[in-house]
Amino acid sequence: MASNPNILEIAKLAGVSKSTAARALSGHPNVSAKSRKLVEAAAASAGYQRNHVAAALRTGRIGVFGLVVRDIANPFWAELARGAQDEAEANGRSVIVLNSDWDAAREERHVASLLSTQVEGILISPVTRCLELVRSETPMVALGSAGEGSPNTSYVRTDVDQGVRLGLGHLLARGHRRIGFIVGRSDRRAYRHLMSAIKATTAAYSVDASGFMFEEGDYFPASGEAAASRMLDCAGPTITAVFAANDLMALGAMRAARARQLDVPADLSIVGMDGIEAGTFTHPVLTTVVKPATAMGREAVRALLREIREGGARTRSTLPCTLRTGGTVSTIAVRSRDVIETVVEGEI
Amino acid sequence: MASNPNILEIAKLAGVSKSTAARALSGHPNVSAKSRKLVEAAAASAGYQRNHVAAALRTGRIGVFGLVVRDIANPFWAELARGAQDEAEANGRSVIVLNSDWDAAREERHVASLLSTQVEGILISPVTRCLELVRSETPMVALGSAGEGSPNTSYVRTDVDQGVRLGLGHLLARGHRRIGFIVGRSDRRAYRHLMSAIKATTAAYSVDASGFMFEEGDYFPASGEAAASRMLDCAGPTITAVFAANDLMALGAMRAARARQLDVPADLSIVGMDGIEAGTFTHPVLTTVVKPATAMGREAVRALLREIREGGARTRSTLPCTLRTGGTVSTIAVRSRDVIETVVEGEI
DNA sequence: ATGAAAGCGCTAACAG
DNA sequence: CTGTTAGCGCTTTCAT
Repeated sequence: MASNPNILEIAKLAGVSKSTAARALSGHPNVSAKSRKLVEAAAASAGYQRNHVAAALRTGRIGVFGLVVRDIANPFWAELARGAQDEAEANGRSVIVLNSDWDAAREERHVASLLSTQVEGILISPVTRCLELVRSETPMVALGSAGEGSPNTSYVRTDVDQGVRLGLGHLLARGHRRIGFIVGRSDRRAYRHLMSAIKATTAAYSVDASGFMFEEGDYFPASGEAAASRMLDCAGPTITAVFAANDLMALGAMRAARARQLDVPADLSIVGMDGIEAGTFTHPVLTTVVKPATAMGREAVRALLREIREGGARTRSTLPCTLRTGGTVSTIAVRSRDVIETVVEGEI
Repeated sequence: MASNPNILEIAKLAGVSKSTAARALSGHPNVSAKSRKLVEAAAASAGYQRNHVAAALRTGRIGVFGLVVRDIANPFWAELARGAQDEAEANGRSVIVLNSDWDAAREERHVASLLSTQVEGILISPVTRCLELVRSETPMVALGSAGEGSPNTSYVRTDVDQGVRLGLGHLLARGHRRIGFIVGRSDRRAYRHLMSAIKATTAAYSVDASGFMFEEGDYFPASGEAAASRMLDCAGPTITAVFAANDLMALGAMRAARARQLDVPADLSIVGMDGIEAGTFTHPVLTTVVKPATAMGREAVRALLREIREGGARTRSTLPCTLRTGGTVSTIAVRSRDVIETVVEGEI
């Protein structure tokens, strides 16, 4: 077998012109059944493979999306990437994944590189407000709350308010009042979202927030362990529960508890967010607010396709979370009458 | 800002010819300092972005590798992908990840699609012996033992013999003789490798293998749980330890033990393989044979680059495993004198 | 329905 | 060191 035959050779083999061959191969209607048969046979026998690069140069459509995430090794993002890839594949596209590692410069380089690779669209979970940077015509969908700033950007995010209502509500309904929150870096939009959601849920439960503690983490397990340790070791009445902004930090917090011989959930309750599989292997299983990672990835690609198809149509989806009830939350004795027992858990 | 300017416009803007502009932009030596300045200024002011697709069509080098794995959501492969991406990025390449989901047809489609996308090289953890399929000139590196069949294929694998010596040796050295093995599907090469490694270690320890049980799994947690359940529930003297071919199945086995109120490790010891992070969140921490996932990804990309650079140089690397000692293995009473205590654990 | 011909934007000979 | 020129393989008018 010779090196890759091109469309001209196929055309010759089939005894038609290059254009007819091209039309036949790309399923164009204006081709006689006979020519089509001929071309298909020739292509098959010669092992023809269309050169997508050449086609892309001509059409400007390369069939590749770029996905820029903080870290593909984080199971949540791996899962999301999975969803994006599946949806892309179903639409004849593929996905290039790039890690920014929380580094704004790296992220910018990635975006630039994707743009010059002529990707058809970009999915990005931005570290910075680099969204302005992407004022090229390339369609873009932000993952998470970062897209909200620029009014002209599509995004797919989860409903943080609703998620916190599920997770924090679960704790409040079980009588927890001294709660340690492990949140993200305070300079990020996600942080503000979380804080306002916490405030909202607290208000909905008419609960006094004076027993709340807050610690920052970086979404990695070690930071969750450190944050939980700081709260458990500090003077004064200790916390009865931890609510972490993601599962990896929640799992870190479980480690901190164990290191102090604290029983989970008897001595310390823990609730995470994300719903990664790792949380199902612990004992007890981590109670967590599950974000629909796969669906987010799929939906983001769909938004991209829509934007490509309909020339600039913006999509803004907010997906609901669910609560996975594991065994890391205990009900503690109700000490005062201000606990509202009527607030239903598991609400949407 | 107008739509993407091309190199000709930059050349005009800089007052030089297209080729001089191209040379300046690609860092070619034969350009006067003055022209280079001019071109760079023009490019910057016009916001020029090189069209990689056009360049790729001309040079045949697209700067993209394809990585075909079973499931990117499996932490081991996500980690490996991470390593591959990092190394690719360091060499000005990016990588497209495709999931085969253990489906040979899907895998073949992916490979075909990658080839027609003109990727520079393919990393693949093959489901089938589809390696023959890739008899194109496209450089290819197999991940794992699958590459061994075709003598003309590069591969990067872990040293299974050494890994099993570490993991199984750890159990044998602690007196375990009734061991349940959870292995992969028996029609795959990895299975045969594992079995022969088990035989070798057993021989090295001069141990009687009559207490061994074998169950097949599919590398997902549920199958590990099911396999362990079958072994724990079967009549006769029960197993004291489980050795699983990957961590996800080992974690499934931990669940099976817990469901039966068995204490790990007092009632059942467990050893896994892979070294995924999820195993560090359990209590006790999973003892496991750590495969160097990130290094494998990096090394695979390096092999690809070498093959590209040196035109067909084949690379065959075998990377060593290490043992992560968690708390899932107990020492059981030595019942006979045939336990060789002198075999050192943690050997390389 | 088909063929001829014109590029997509870039690189790489080849001359100067 | 610089400019001219010829394509890479494909899609897509525009005639026929």
